[in-house]
Amino acid sequence: MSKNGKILVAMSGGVDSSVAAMLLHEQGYDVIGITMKVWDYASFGGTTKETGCCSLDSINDARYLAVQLGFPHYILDLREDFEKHVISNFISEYKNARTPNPCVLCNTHIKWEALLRKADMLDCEFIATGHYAFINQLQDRFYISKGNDEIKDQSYVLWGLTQQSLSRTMFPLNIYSKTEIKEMALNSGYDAIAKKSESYEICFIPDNDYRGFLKRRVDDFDAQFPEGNFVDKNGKILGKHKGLPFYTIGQRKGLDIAMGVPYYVVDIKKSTNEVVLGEKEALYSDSTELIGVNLHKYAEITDGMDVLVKVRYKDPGTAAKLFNKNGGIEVVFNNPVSAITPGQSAVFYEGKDIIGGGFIR
RNA sequence: UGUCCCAUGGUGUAACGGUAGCACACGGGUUUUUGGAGCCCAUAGCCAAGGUUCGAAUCCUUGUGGGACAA
Repeated sequence: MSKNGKILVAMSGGVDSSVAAMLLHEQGYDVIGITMKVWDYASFGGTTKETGCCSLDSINDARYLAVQLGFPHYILDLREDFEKHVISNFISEYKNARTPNPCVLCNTHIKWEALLRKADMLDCEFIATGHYAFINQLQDRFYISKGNDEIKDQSYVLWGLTQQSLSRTMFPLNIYSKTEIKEMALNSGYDAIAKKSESYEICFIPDNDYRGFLKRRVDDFDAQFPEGNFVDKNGKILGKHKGLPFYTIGQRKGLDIAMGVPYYVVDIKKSTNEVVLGEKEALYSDSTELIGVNLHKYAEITDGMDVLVKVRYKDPGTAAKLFNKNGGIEVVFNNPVSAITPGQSAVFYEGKDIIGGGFIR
């Protein structure tokens, strides 16, 4: 493919992806804008407020930019894929008393795999997104590195991308900071887009009430997730909980239990329908196991490898060693880490480079 | 039934007779491409009725509600 070939740009309607498309267009690429429709708010009347990436407003904003700059824009209906890969996992994880990490799956399967299928159809070799990160290549391996804007680093949610996906990806915002991108949007006259607030909450649950969402999606919710006991580590009953999906490891708020010192969710026991509570100290552990591992920079992990591991999105990371174990990876931290949560992702780095990641067992 | 002890926000507790404070919980905000954490702010109380005193959560009396001894 020539340098200035066709490229598919995923446009959410937000500043980041808008400027990404703009930059590529300026650089002479043959840009095709795509806005993915992964969810239908109207069919799940939790709220009329549409704040997520699939709202009409967002689609319109993306289209407006495409029209202004003069490149084609399509809407891609990925609701089925989204249901299959993201929603179903979201529900089953809660059923298993785990805490799902939908953004990671959405990136891997929707924003990349499904989008690349569309790219094939449109004869595009590359796709681009508005992430603040670098794609690098080391011999035959492709890997993501953190962007220059560390506070805006999104690499944590990108660990699941396959080599195939990575080899066809471009991140036009890699060298920029969020502030610079906003300025570019303003300077180009896209004030409305530049001033949009950051997205937050789970995109398919705009009212942020994910228990309400589960209630609507799970048959006989009350029977599946009955009330039960809060207990301490010795099994002493401390109070009543409202059903396992209301809790996640490390949670403090909403326990409605006054112990004189802060109490946190330390464990969630599906077998006995108990939520174990304890003090902050009880949250620390010094190792964890990962499943569904995907590797970026190296084709395999050598036992004892030194890395930095992030265990949640906003986590500065903890030095650790990796070991192959039972087809997954065991992470042994140099210092204890708080609230390691089953279902969340652990991503390991070497400097700014992603070595790989996996789901916490 | 006799003696003794206790009673303070939603919970657990402080306050020589001199402005009722703390922790936790709850609520709000901040933050964030997930959940959670963190940080900031706020609401809220002297069991009841009398009395002593310039002044009572504090001392006295009675009542009410708990608890411990006592047969």
